[in-house]
Amino acid sequence: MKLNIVLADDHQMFRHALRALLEKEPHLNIVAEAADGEALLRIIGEQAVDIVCIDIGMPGMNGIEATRRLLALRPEIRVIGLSAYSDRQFVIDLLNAGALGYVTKAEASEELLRAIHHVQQGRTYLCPDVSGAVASALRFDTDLRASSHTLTARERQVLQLIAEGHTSARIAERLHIAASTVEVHRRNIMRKLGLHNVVELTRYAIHSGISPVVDDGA
Amino acid sequence: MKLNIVLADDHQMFRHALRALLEKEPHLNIVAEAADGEALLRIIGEQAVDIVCIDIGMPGMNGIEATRRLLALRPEIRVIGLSAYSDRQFVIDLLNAGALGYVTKAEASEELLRAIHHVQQGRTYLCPDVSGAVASALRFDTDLRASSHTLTARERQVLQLIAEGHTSARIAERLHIAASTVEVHRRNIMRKLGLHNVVELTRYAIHSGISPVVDDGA
DNA sequence: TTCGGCATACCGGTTTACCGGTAGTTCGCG
DNA sequence: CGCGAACTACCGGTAAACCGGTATGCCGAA
Repeated sequence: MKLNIVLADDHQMFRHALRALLEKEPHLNIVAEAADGEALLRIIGEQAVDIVCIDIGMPGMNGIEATRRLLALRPEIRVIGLSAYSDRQFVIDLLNAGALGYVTKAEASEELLRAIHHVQQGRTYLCPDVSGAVASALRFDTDLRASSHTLTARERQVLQLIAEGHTSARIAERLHIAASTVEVHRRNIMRKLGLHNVVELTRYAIHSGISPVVDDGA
Repeated sequence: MKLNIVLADDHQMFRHALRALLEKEPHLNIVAEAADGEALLRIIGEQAVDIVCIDIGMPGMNGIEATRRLLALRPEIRVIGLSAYSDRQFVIDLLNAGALGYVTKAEASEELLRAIHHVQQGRTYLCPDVSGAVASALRFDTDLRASSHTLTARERQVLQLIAEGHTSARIAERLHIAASTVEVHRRNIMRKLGLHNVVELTRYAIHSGISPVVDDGA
């Protein structure tokens, strides 16, 4: 029986290339690709999916948020996070969202195949450099889950859009809420994190992995 | 006769995937991969290479600098820039460095094949979204080749302070100049780079290395 | 020497961010 | 049930950013 896999990444070229690579494995079946979180949620609502490989650094709904919503709809799906970065907080957040695997793009593609093999059996898999980072962090912080910020899902969503350079008005349109509400969210975020302007919010979002370092378009 | 191609990207997974994809083309021969500029220069000194696909956003020696040095050693090699973003300045700089092609990762992989086909014949190829960005820039700036988008030393200094979260007033104090002058600098920076708010300035400063993202030991 | 680039500085105006409140709804939990 | 958390929404006000323009002195290149 073949494994049905969905690839989610904002770079079409990376998706195509990864598809070409995974299709060399006879037991894998790439059933769909998604360029963003919204497309991904549509896809998993339409067809049978076993494993989702999802990029963390996607514009709009990011990979962590998408994972959260995806698993709320289909808890049986195994999620593997793909990322360019190995930030500690980043990994923790994704695992808390319910993902089973985490592999950085700097690793060899064999690591992804290994992750697929592990999560298929319900086991967790972290690629070497990530598991090392998490392990070293555990030595200093006994309870990573409860520590750090505690932004709500909505707040993370707003923060990401702020860090992408959108004004409150545009964010409000995007989320179908009032601009005043967006400003309340921003103020709550700033209060929780002890930050005082959008530059600091942007830096926090980038460093924490909520927003990728670079985004496309001009 | 097969085309000898080298792939340069800091993400091993992307290189492997791209190799799998390009190897489906019978006339292409992937002879080597490089994770950074130094490795790339070593490779082209050791074997026959026709085309190099190089990522712009590599740590250490970036793609533009690597292209410059590569073509100084082997001017006959055709270089195609691969990038996650379509920033105008990067396109201009890369073309000035001597590259013939520029394709963003957000584009389909067919765009890369098209670029390979074009540069093989010595022709320039820019993928649609990039050529659009360059064309729109041409309307406002008659001479892009002269790299008029280069920031002055003072502008870089101001940009760094902006990206650290300081207001114009504070920056003015720090530099012992008037706040109005700081604002002129900021506007000139934004005009040169095609950016429109401090969030975009912050992101630019971070990914261009003007302002570092402090990594807490990960 | 004329020209352009750079840094300096100010004017006026619009938009957005930032800060302080208040307050309604929903939803889950003890 | 009552309570708190989260999300929603508005009010008023100040500060800062953003967008035009104009202008001066300096310096190096054509």
